[in-house]
Amino acid sequence: MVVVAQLVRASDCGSEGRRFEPDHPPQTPLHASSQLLFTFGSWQAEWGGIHVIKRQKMEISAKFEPSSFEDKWYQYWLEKKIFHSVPDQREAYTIVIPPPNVTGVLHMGHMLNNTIQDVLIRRARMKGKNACWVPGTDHASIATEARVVAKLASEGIMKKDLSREVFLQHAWEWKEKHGGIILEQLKKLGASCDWDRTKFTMEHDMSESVIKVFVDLYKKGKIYRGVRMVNWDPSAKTAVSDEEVFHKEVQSKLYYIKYIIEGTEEFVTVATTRPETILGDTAVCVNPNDEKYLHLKGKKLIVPIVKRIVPVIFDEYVDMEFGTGALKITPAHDLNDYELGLKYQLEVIDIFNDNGTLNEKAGFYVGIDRFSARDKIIDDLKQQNLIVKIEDYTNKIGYSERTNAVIEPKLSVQWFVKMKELAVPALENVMNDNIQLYPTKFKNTYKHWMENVKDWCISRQLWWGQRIPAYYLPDGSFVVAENIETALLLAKQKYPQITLQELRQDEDVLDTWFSSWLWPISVFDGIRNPENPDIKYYYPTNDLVTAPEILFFWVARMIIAGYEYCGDMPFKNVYLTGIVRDKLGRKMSKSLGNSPDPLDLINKYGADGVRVGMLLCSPAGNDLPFDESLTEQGRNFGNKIWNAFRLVNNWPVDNNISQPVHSKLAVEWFDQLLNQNINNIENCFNDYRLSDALMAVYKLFWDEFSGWYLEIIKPDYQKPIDKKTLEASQLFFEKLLKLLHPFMPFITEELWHSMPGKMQQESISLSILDQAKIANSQIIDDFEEAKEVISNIRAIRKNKNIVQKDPLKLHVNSKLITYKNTYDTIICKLCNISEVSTALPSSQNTISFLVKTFEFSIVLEGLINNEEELDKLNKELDYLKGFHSSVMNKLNNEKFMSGAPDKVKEIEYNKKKDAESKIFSLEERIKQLLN
RNA sequence: GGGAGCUUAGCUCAGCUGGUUCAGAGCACCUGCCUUACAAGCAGGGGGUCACAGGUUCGAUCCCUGUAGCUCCCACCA
Repeated sequence: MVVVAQLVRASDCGSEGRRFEPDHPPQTPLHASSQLLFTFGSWQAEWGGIHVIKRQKMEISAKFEPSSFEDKWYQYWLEKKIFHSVPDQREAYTIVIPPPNVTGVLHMGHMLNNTIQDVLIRRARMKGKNACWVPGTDHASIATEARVVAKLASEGIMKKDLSREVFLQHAWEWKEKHGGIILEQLKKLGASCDWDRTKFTMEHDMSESVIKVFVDLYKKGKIYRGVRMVNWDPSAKTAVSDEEVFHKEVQSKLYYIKYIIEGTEEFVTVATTRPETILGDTAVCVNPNDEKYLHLKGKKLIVPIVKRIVPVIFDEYVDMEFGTGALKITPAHDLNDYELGLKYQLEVIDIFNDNGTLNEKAGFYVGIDRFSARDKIIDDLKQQNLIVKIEDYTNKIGYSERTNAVIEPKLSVQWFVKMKELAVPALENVMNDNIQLYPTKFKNTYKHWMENVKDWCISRQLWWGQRIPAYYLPDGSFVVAENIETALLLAKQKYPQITLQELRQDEDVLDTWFSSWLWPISVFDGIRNPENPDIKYYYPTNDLVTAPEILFFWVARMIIAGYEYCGDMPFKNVYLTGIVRDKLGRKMSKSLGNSPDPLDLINKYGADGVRVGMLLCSPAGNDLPFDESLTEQGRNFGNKIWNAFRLVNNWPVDNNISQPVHSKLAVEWFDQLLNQNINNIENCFNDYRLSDALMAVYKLFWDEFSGWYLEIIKPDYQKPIDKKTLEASQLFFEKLLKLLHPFMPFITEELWHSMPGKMQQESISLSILDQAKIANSQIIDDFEEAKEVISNIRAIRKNKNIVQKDPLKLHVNSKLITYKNTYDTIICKLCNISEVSTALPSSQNTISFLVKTFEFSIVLEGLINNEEELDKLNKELDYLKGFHSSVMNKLNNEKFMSGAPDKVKEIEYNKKKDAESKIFSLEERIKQLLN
């Protein structure tokens, strides 16, 4: 029914007064009439020329200050061993942490990652599962070694002057001192890891597992040693994997250089960006279809500077359009050249030392750095008049992720894992969803990579890491064994007289990923001891939460290792988070200085606030545009919960008063709503939509519970509440706290302990989440009555608002459904009005009633004769008629009738019926108005 | 160069297998407000040609094609 408000009379009495505090002066000017209001209280003040008097405030607990209780509860959890897990009869729920670098400090990416893991693990714990979250750190060989080298250098100690043993001592010292900071920081966030299980990838048992796997793979023929083109980091003097190289676009030059044709004065011009590699040239290649070079068939060219005579080879690999169409071939220093070299059996001349300077094989510029050598060779070529031209050119150059040095493609002897066969089950089980990726879009990327997987270079020319268990014999051959004693036995098969001293272990260590790919297994000691109870109980783990950027070099490899060593997946679900970015969309990084310090944020907004802030904007796989205002929102939510708690637990109870009818209604209504939401939240978790789950709890608590439920049941000031309503409210609160706990562990624990009566569990972490009373499918919307009351309150508020703003405005547009005076009292309270009266005379077919506010009264009537009303009705009628005809179009359309499913047709029939009855009643009302 | 994905309100994003209860949420914004839990708050409100152009269909935010812009992954042409 349409309601029109009419200003009846103004009144300036009735208000009980406005409350002021010294630190909260009113932010808006007072109405003139307000002067009358401040007549009692305990203090007085002048504000805005108006005499203001404060009244006594109800005694309440302290302000919401997260810092006052967070540490306390974390300690409590640790003391009670709440996070500790041992195998038992319950279903296991396991997460292994993506081990952060031991050198690392907490950044926003970790915050996001670990918040998600903690939410999942805490929820599982509260669902009665035996939840185990295994923490730990990764030895990060390149990064850590670089740190230690730098630290020693600052003390004037050079790595090259140290023995391996002494260097490792320094490294361990460094690790003991600086490692593990990040784990301490995670505690501030509330991470509920089982700290008793903390692992480090270089611990004794972990290393043993790594070595065992290496030996095993070697025996299976999956590991081989070979000369390969690798990404060489001349600064760290080690090979790095493809994944550790990043490409950057740089301004460089393209040099056009003359190669004289042997025995003639003629020359071929070759374009190159790397003239220093000329010294390693062993051929020049042109496209066989390139007519301008047909005359080169059978000819030889003279490489400038070194004057080496090299053949011209013809291969379609060469792009005729690029440069001059002639390509110099340096098999030792370019991957493609290397492959051409293999194809045409060219000589391979490696002209670089490990540190990027030129070696004797270059013949010239020996000992000079590659970039200086480039300048020198250009000078020399100019002098010899061998440069045709030099062009500006933009190309991409690979840099080492760790040291930022320009990567040198270099031939070297390295250890490799054959990946092709190992990858088969890992691909299959992701494609058939045995292992689920969230979001699923990463399946494509995963598939593409696994189908084109290349052999994995696992050796690193470093000291910090697991040393490759290959032992060389004096004749250059080697044996692979788990320790030197076994190696000796193997060696004796070939040379019975050989001694331990004659064996020399490989100097290299293994790629860090070669230990982390075993992480979900080795943390439970499943490699060394596949039968131990932990691995049997906790493996496969449930969820892995990590960043998409390490999908290949970590996630995929863990899956491979899982099938190879446990015959089963390492985890069932992989939740891939986004990258945390700043407001401008830039990746958060230390160098940009755009990353807030997570600990500062925690201090400012509380861990719960930060957690909520991170989760509010982090749908799976999407980047997370982080802004501090989000944590503020999280903090505000905590404040809301805090205050709602104060309200619910500060009422005096009176066992003798009966439950008001509106409270009864509210309790029934909220109970259903809570159940609906429990179901909804469960669904969100099942789909890994954590943001949605949080948002559902957020709205449930803030809007429905605080905004409606509490306002309805709230007794008048200093009046007692009835027992029934109070108990229902406290139970609701308890259930809400449990729903909130995985997201906001600290505040919920704090309030849990302040709940009246005895909680069944000493910590909310150990309480069991409530199941919804009704299944999803059975939810019926049967709180019509409550909805009506709410809708009526809204309508009155709206009218009041409009009339307050503009007392002359008589027509407002809102609807009252039906009106029952059963709920008068609550309507008055929530609308802040003094009286609702239906005693006014009403015209036919209308409901009229008087709403008295403090300052004036308005009449809400069902219908008022006036043009505007008529106009509105006509508009509504037009819409309905249009709607009706569109429905009729469908129903009269043969194709629709034959093609559309019955369900849809039924909907359309109902729409038709509904629209027709609405049209009928509208037309009736318009008729009445016109009469 | 190859592949994947995205484009919906000022911002961040939901919209399941096409069907007016589908054009939504949170934040931000605007207006009014110290109202006895909470101004870290309350009440009310205004915002969108669902990137653009075609097509399929009875019907398109949803399916197809093309265009533009953005993001990511892979390869790396000297």
